[in-house]
Amino acid sequence: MSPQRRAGLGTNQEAVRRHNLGTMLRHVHGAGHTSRAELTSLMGLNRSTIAGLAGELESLGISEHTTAVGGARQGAGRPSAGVRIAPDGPYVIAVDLGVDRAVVARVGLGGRVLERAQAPVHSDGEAWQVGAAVAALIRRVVEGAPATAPLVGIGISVPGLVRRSDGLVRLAPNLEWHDVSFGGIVLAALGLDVPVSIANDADLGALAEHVRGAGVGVDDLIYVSGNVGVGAGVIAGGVRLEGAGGYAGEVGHLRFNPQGRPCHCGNLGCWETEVGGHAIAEAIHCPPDKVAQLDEVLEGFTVPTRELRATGTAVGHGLASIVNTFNPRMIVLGGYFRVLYPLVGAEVDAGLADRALPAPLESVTLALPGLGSDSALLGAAEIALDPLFVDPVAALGTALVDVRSRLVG
Amino acid sequence: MSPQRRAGLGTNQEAVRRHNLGTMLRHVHGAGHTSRAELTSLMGLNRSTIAGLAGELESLGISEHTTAVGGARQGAGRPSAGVRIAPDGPYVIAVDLGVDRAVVARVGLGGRVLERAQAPVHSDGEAWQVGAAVAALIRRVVEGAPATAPLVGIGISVPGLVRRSDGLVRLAPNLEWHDVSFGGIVLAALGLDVPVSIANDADLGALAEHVRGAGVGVDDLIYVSGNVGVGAGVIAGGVRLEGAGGYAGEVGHLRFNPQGRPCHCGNLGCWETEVGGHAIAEAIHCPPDKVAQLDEVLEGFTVPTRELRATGTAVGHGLASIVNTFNPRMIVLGGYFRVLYPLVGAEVDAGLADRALPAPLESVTLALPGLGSDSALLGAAEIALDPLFVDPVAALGTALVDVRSRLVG
DNA sequence: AAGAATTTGTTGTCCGCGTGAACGCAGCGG
DNA sequence: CCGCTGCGTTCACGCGGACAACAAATTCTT
Repeated sequence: MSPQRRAGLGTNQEAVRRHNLGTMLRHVHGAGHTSRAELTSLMGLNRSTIAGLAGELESLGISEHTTAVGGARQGAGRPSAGVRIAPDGPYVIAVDLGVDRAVVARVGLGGRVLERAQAPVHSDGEAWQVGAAVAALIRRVVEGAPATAPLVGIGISVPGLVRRSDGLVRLAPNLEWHDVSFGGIVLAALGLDVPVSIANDADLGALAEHVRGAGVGVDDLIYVSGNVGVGAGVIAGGVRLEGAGGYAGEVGHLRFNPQGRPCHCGNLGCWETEVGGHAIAEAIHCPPDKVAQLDEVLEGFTVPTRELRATGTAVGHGLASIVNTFNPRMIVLGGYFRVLYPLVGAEVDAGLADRALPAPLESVTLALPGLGSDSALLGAAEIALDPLFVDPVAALGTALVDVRSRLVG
Repeated sequence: MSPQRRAGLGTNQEAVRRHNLGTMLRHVHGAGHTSRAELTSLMGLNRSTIAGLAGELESLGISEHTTAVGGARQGAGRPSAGVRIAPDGPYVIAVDLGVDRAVVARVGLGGRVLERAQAPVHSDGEAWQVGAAVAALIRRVVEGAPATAPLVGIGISVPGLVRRSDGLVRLAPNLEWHDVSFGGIVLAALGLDVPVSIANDADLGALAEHVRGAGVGVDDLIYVSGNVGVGAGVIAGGVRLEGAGGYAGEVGHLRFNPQGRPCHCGNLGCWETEVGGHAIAEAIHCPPDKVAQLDEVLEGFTVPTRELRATGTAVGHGLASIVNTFNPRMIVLGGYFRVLYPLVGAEVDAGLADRALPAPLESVTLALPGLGSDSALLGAAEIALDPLFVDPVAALGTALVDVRSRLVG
């Protein structure tokens, strides 16, 4: 957004070029395929400036121009040159680490998943074992990458608290991790040195849904991930809300029912004890060992149980606190909530409407993830791609070419 | 922060100049008195560029240079020229509307309160009556302004929900206002046409404490205003968190005790029913008609009652939810909490430590307002000054000179 | 006390980058 | 077929920040 990272600095003309180049790339990335005319109107710059920027992106190997257009033209005049992501351009590795499985994908600009692999992981495994499994998946996924395509970085989604200053996983309760430097572990297992970004899964879900999911164009959005634990990712004013340490959005531990059940955090009746995976499982009489497959079990229902409807109301009541606190325009219901909401949507809506303040309530919309269960994965790709939008030239400078041979060697 | 308002736009060189001039002014405003050398290092620009910018600010009548310095020098070399806010430079009118009184001040750049006036207002009065009273205070405060000094705008702090798109006061429960266009009312009573900015008092408290109070340099800060109603203003990543409609931060209606007392919002046991002004009054057996003077009553205590200690614990428990949700580095306790915290700080701290997650807890600090009870007032000044930092030249273009004679005529 | 060292203000030049006008080009419509 | 419209291309221009050289104002050193 801003031409420099730290606020309070001045802008010099190098920064202008960086910013404009990055902004153009962000637009091309968002749309996948655009025209120079559209970029001109979007960015408010002169035709000739846009031409220069587009040419630079092209000479960097990021984009390419298209002339032949099959689509229906609109209006008279010379058709504008198309701008498209280059097929052998820069790419990233995205990792979505779940409680029971890891998904790894090679993702190009435009958010295209070029390759994908996944494997189960044991939740009682040591972090280095998980790291080795992820590294193996990465090797497999990189296999088919063009030799000339640069690897910009690796983005990792983790279900836990991640310190933003250095990416340390402070706590991942369901993996039983404390202070794990998972980025370093993966890099060591790969024998590579590329930029690694790690963040919380809900934060990344929010980011992905904001960029290319249900919340495109929505600048105040919250992604609530209802899994065994409940967390939220917040986009406020178009920017990720991170908090001082990077732990913002832990709405699962909002006080909900002081007379309720004990939570692993030590308190009584946190919201996630009433609406988390275990609570949902109980509401549908699902055996505890099948909680990991709760999605599929829930999909078997057509009519909700009475207990499930009560859970829906509790979800709505909790969302009301979120609405009052953040005043979002949209709440995306991810995780198990994605299959829960079609069943008990009426109860969730009623619970929310009952408890939220009228003013923030009137502008909020509940939505399902536009990216299905890939939100966190694509969010991981987004944070890995982010340096490209801040400074394309510098990001390509630190990128790695011919990764395949480096991995073999 | 950013050279243009809307994201996604390109930057041209006019924008660079605007941004650099605004950023320099922001620094001068923040420090009150600086040197060109310091600005050079802060903004990362060349000496000659800084000289040009400083000269432009001076020719706009905003700042002036100082050569004679009485302070202790440090290090060798030619002493740097000072940059100081001009005494007859641009100013704003700040209005802090409370439940029982209105404070109006004339505030110059640097946050200096140049003049101040206040008057009681009747909480059962109509909005236009309050507007007339405020207008009278504004006339009094403008009296002493230099004829050449331009009035940049009016900033108003309101204890209620303010829609950010147009500044409409959607709801101010303790003033019994619904959908009041208070900015328009004040302007009509004055017969002037200047930019008016209105916002919630807690939001403005947060802003002021961030810029020149207890939270200078703290980019993730929450100001909790504990009055009859409880609200919060949030600074996240150095930027105000507003939410889609501008209503973010209504933490007073977080679910706290589902078996509790009814709240005016229609729910049971909202946080503010347990820690708001009426709850505090009850805890110290203060008669309900003296709630407005609760500050002074509380200051009479040296040893807290048992009920007050319980209230302190409840404050801590509620703050824990805030800490888990926002992960701030600092929480500033405003309103009645400002006098409550010195009495029951131990209980508040313990309640917070007991309920917050370890990771976000370890980096948070509780603090009292560095600006005393003027936080909201100075925050109102800040939002009125803000256009100056975005584009000084344009803001001075819309500013009003010789306000005094215009008001008389 | 006088010169060296250091830091800053000032001046003139240079260069990068966006702008704008003029021209050529490609598709549409009559 | 030709005119219209909108876009790409080219070039001169201007603005703004960087840079180097010099002057000025202190402090430090001898």
